[in-house]
Amino acid sequence: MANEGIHREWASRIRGHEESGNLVESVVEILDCAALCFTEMGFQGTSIDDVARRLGATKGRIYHYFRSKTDLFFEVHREGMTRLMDAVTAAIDAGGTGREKLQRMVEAHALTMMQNVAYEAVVVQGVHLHRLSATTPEQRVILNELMDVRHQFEQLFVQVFREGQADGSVRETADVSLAVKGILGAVNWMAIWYRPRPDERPETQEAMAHEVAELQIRGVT
Amino acid sequence: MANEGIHREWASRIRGHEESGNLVESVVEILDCAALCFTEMGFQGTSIDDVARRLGATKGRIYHYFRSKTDLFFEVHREGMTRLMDAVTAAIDAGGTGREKLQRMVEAHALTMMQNVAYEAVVVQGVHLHRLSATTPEQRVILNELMDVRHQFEQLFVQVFREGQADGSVRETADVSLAVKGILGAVNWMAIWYRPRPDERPETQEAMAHEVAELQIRGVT
DNA sequence: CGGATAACATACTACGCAGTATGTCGTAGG
DNA sequence: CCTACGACATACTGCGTAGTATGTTATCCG
Repeated sequence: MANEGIHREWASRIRGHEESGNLVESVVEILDCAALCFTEMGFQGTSIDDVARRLGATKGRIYHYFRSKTDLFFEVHREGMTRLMDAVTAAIDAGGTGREKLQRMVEAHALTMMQNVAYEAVVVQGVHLHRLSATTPEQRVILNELMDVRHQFEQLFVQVFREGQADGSVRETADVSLAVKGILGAVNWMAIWYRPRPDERPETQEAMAHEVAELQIRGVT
Repeated sequence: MANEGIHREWASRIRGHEESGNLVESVVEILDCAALCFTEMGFQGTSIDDVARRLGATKGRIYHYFRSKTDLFFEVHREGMTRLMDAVTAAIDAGGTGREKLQRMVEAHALTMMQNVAYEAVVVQGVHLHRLSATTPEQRVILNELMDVRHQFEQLFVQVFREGQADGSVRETADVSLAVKGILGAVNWMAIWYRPRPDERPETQEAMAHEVAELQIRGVT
């Protein structure tokens, strides 16, 4: 179960619940609803009561597990970022030329975006994390951690891009960072316009991810 | 002066001021500050007092010209959209093959984004306009109008894209709409990461815009 | 079988902020 | 010269909402 790893991660961070139980289900439910609310109405536009209402519960349940609205947002963001990271690193580990790896990375990125629109839309919002003015010193640590992961994520693409240039599979370009930002922009933008059709087939998503990746990669080869 | 046209536009919409004066300067100042605030802290994160403080004024001045915070946001959004539209349509009018036009459009789009980061960042935020729950019937009319312009903007790219496919200058692709969304995503994303260096030369911006456009166009040819 | 604790719900508070109502000052027009 | 109005500033209100404090119930452990 994918939840196992996630759970271990959480247990240490949430209200001092060090050991596991089936509290995980409850927390996951909260995170799912929060992700949906944040995606639909934005961070500031979402009230804790909104999330609670969607859960069919009250604030009490949420504040039982999360110190603040900001912490809740952080956790959703972290989860979304983790899923992205896992998908992309897996794509790297599959090996091949720089170009091949890069294309698989972009495709994995795109597919993950589509399969987790709610969480990833929150991640995209999170680019503006620094906007959060009401941050305790404690939160600021987490914030820096999150922004660091963001940066690492982008650097993964930069590294493989350079790798591809070194082995000749990727074209030389004026500014690698700019090229990568273009590619990531095209994919990240999906979180904004893409919403799954009620009856959407997995193959459709895969086809779209493949198409997006191919177009972007073609631009740099 | 570019302000002339803008002004005529406004006069009819703002607090019934039908005729001009130097009220325009004051309104432009407000819009500029509002754009900055919205860009930095988001719509919901920005208070009218924030904008006023940045102006070195008070709420009174803002509410003298704008009915509500939402209307203020709308006006900034409209201005940003207008600038984009103007730049892109000009690129179309320059003629050439579909591919040539498309590349100029993307380049113009990118350059406009960089030259008007504040306004365009608001436009990008505006993708989520539907989030605004507190909308009067009056505002909903404007909102539909804005979203309509958005759609038209995207359709411009789709049309020229097809034009390029017809004349053979653009490659056949599975889904034109998807391809366009990719390109627009790469450019729109600039509003999120790009911030002008204090001493940034215009040529630097032009070079970046050119680079981004070339990479994206190369993907579809 | 009692009491401790987890997992919530209910009730309440404090404050930020959008919007309004009213005041003030300068100026253009009669 | 006065008065009407535009261009703001000041002062105030009401509501939404984050966060807290305090129940309530079930369950597990000794």
